[in-house]
Formats: sequence, C-alpha cells, structure tokens
Amino acid sequence: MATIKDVARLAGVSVATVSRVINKTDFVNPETAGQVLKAIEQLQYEPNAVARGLAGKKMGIIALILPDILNPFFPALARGVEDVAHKKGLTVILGNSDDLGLKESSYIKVLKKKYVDGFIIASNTIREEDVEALRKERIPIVLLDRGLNTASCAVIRSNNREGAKIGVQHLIEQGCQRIAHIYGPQEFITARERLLGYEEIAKGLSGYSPSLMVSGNFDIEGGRKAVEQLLTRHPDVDGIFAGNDLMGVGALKALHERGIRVPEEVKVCGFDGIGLTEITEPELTTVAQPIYEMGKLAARILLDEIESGIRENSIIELDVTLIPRKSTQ
Amino acid sequence: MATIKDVARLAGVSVATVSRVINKTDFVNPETAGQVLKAIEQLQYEPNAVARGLAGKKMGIIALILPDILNPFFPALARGVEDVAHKKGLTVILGNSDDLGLKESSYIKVLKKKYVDGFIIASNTIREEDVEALRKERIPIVLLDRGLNTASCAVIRSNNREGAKIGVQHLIEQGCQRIAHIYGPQEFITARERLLGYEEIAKGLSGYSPSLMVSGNFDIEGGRKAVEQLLTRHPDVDGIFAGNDLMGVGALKALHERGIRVPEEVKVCGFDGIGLTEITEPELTTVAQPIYEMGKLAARILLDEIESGIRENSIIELDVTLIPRKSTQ
DNA sequence: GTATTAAATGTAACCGTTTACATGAAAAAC
DNA sequence: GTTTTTCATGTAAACGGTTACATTTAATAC
Repeated sequence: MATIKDVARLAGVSVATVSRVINKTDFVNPETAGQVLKAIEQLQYEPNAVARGLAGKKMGIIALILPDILNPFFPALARGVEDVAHKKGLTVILGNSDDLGLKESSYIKVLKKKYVDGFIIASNTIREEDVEALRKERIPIVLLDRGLNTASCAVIRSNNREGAKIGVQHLIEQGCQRIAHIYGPQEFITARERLLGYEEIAKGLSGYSPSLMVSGNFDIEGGRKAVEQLLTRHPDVDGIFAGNDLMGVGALKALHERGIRVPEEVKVCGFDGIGLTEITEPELTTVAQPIYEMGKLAARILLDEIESGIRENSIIELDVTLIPRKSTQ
Repeated sequence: MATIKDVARLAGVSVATVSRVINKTDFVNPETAGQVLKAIEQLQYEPNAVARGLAGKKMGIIALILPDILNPFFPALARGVEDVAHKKGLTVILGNSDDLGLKESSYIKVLKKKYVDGFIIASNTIREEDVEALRKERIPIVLLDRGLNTASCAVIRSNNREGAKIGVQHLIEQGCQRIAHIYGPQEFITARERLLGYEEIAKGLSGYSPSLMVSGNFDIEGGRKAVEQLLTRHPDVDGIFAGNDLMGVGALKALHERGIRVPEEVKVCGFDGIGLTEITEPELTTVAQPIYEMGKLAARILLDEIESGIRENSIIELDVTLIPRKSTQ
C-alpha cells in the first residue's frame, strides 16, 4: 500500500503538503493540490487510520458496551448506534458486560488504550468512578438508562415512570380491577421507575394490595414464576402489568399453562416493545420504547461531542408509546 | 499516561529493554527485569495499543461483518465470537452489511486501514474478489455459511441438507403425508441446500408434488404469505417444513389466523433454533444449528490463524439437532 | 526602495511502540 | 594471552501519519 511519502515524492511536494490537501487543514495552491490529487489517484493512496490514530489520539471507533447482545432489547440499540456511526465513517466496537462492573471496567481500560473516540454504555451497574475517569481524560461518553443522580455526562433513557402509568391506565380502561405488577431487579433504575409508576396509578384502585407486586428478574422464566406465585396469592387478578416484555411473555406462558385465557380472564401488558411481542399468541400489548431511535440518538450525541469537544450533560428522556394488541382487548 | 520512555527513564534502562521485558521477546537479566517491572508498577504503565498496532500492523481487533444484528439469528453468533475474542484480550468490531456487497466491501476497506487482525464474515453475497484480496495481503478471514466452491479460506457452516432431511423425516414420522416446504431466497446457499434436502426425502412420498414448494423470503411475513398461497393450492397439506424459524413463525401465524390447528391438523417444523421458537404457541419444533458454538468456533479458528500465521482452508460443517416441540407432536 | 505582511510550502519533531543492528563486557576456546 | 562466543543492553530506524515552526517568495505599505 502506498504511503503519504510515496504520494509526496510522486507529486514533488513534501508530506506536509499532502497532508494539507487530504485534510483541507490549510490553504494549498490549487495547482499544487491538483498534482497531489493526481498522485493520490494514481497510487490509489488511502491514509492509514492507525498512523492517524496515533498522531491524533482518535481511531475513528466508538465503543458500545451493553449487558448482553443476546437480550432481545439490545440488537435494535446496537443497530441504531452502528447505523449512525457508519454513516459518519466510524466503526463500532461491541462489548458484552453481562452487567458485571468488572467486565465493564476491563473493557474501558482496554479500549482507552486503543484510542476509541468515545463510549456508549448501556449499563445498570456502571460505577461513578469509571464515568469520572473518562470525563477527566476528556473522553466523550453517553450513558443509556442510568440514574439522574449522575448528570456528569449525557444520559438517554425513556420515560419509564410515565410509561408504566400509561400501561396500567390502559389496563384499567380495558376493565381491569385487580392489576398486578411483575417488577424487575430493583438495582436497575428502569425497574424502580416502572414500579413507582405502577404504584402511583394502581394505589387508587379499590382492589389494590401491595402483595400484587411480585419480583420477576426481567426474564421469561422470572415472569412465569412470578405469575405462578401471584396466582396462589391472588387467584382473582384480572390484569398484569409486566416490567418488561420478556416477563410479559413468561406471564402469557404461565397463564396458558394454567388454562387461563388471555385477554378474556386476565389481560397482560408488557414494556419495551421488542419484536417478540408480535409473535406471542395472543400478541402482547406493550409500552414501547423507541429502542432503535435511542441508539441513533446516543450515537448522534456522542459524535457531536467528539466533533465539537464540548461536553454534553443533558438527560434526555424519550417518550414511550402504548401499542395495544390482543393481550388486552 | 505514562509511556515506555518514562518507564525506561525511571528504571534506568533503554526503551528496548523495557519492550523486551513486556513482550518477553528476548532474554533480559532478571535483576534488570525486576527494575523494569517495578517502574511499570510504579507508573501504572500500560502499553499503548495504537502505537503497538502501528509498529506491528495488528490492532488486536477482529472484524465481524454480518447481514443484520436485528435478525435474531445473529446475536448468538456475535456473542460467541465476542466471548472467545474477549477471553484472548481482543475486541470485536461489528458491521451490518444488509447483505449488500457494496457495504461489505466498504467495511473491509475501512477496517483494513485500521489494521484489524482478521475478519469473520457471515454473508451470502460476499464476492470472491474480496476474499482473494484479503488472502493476498495475508489477512486472516473466516467465512460463515458460504459455498464450498471457494475453499480459499476457512468456512464454517452447518449441515443444512442433512438438517432438512432430518426435519422432513421427523414430520413423516409424526404421520404427515403431504409435506410442503417454504424455501428462502435461492441466492443463499443455505436456502438451496435445505430445499435439496427437503426434495430428497419428500420426493419419495406418495403425496409429493413440486407445487408443495413455495418461496418465503426468510422472514415472518414471507412465511405467512407462503402459507396462504400454499393453502389455496393444497388445502390438504398436513406438514410444513419451513426453511428457517422466522418463516416457521409466519406459518404458525397464518395457520392460526385461518383457524387451522397446529399440530392437530398441520404440523410445522422450522430451522435454525433461535430463541423465538420457544415462545410461539404452540412452541415450534426446529432443526437447531449450534449458533453460539459456530461463533465461538469461527473466532477460535481465526485467532489460531492470526497467531500461527498459517492459513486455514478447511470447510467445517457442524451437526444440527432436531428439537421436537409441540408444533409437531 | 526598504520594511512589513501574507501566501505557499518545507523541515523536523512528535505520537508510542517494535526490532534489526551495534556495542561492550564477560566467558569459553585455543 | 589472544581470539571467538555468548550474554545483556543500547541505538536508532522503522511504522505512517499530523502539525508547530521555519523559510522562501511575492505582494503591500510607507
């Protein structure tokens, strides 16, 4: 592969001039520039990204660290990030943290050494110190789904509490009186917020009882078990608001196993809006986050910060939308 | 951040010696090495990966290019690749090609400039020339699901034809007589092989007819439409072998809409073994590929080639396994 | 007509490693 | 007691760019 020196030689100029032409970083006599461009064309020259990276401390790579790409929530996010990055000529490094602080830190450490331009981290467990360390080194970072106590960097999330209220409200409108909630791990702010949203509305119902809230671990199996537990406590539930779609699916499964008809006897609403909700039987009503858009937005904000160098601290809360389907009609 | 020069200074040796200690690339007096190690520790020194990359033409990054991470087949693959890479201290760059040759080439071009150590490409459309170009520059590459005509690099895939035979055989064993096949785009070798496998077995059935084969585009909607078409042609089908799980899901949906009971009236079998198959109602019998394992294997082979420098040309065909579920019992 | 400024380009240091080659000291060979 | 090896380390040239600063020439000011 040709190097900048080859181009300089062929064009009869110095490497500095070639660099100037390539990067449009300084004025170059149009005639000279023409020579350089011709040489570049002739040699099929392409600047080496690593050399550039070494000189400029930026490799044109953004790091996307998320809990687990196998969790159906994250592919859409990743795709959103990648689409924006790709359009701007950047590439994306993907890391699965399994929500393990240690793994996260290790990714950050390794990737800093690779001069990634910035980080997008979807994490419920990231430590404050990690964010601070990045901030100190002026490495841009955008967080997804992280608590607002930390406004030391841009945070993108959806309006979880409002979403929960919308979901519960919908169940009420569909005629439910005894509405249960399956909540996710309370370390996760998203799970906490949704629980609060549920409580806020459900508390006002005549059939309300705190024991209508059961824990479900954010996965299918958790949702199933939660419903089994719930049914022994409250055989008379007529609505279930699941803290995410996976638990919603689990709920549907458990109900189906027990021969309880959805939506006739019990209505179920999920949260997230992942693709799965369209293939259950019945299809699952859900409070949908704009997942793909969140990924795109995160990438855009990060790229802005990378380009401008000015730190973005805002917390952006995106609206969710109810998608009514068979499971509640 | 401390550099190798700082370490050299503090330890009172040359940078070459430090480099030797770090990389164990040459003998160093244990006492000197001790000094160096102490200095490294004291300065919290970590070698800069980009400088290393520039010097060694390897960034410790592997590129994973796949059609679309949103397609539920691929997250498991990506996770397999990433897990192996991470264990060896490498990172993974993810690219979505949308099965567009142009996008693929563009990724390859960009990533070569970033000195990625190697490529894993899951593609049905990759061009021979792209592979050759990489081979020529001695950049390791592993292909997933690509035709055997090209044995100029390692290829990993599962035994699609055999899998199809197993699936159809299973339907027969469950008592089906008129078994239809929904096939994927015939540009894809996987789709062709599965079709061939189906034909091989189905041809022998008394109720066989070529019009039992309908095209379905490898997605849910395609599967649904295919079944609608199929039912007008052959209202008496009693078994459907879908070329992949997504079309299998579509088939279930179409049948459900028409009030045709699965498995009582029609049995359905999919192919791939993605997670979706466990949440349909009824759960979908499928011929499962070891997706996660394929990802791991691809990464392992690639890493071997990267380390050893010796070119791997084998075609590895992995076994598939039938997972019998409600949709065929 | 000299001083000042602007325009265009070159020189060389720097980014942080690796590594071929050179060097010097000590050990082995004769 | 030289000569040859071996061992341990240093020197400096890559790797392939960017960029601060210097330099040269032409244009403008006075």
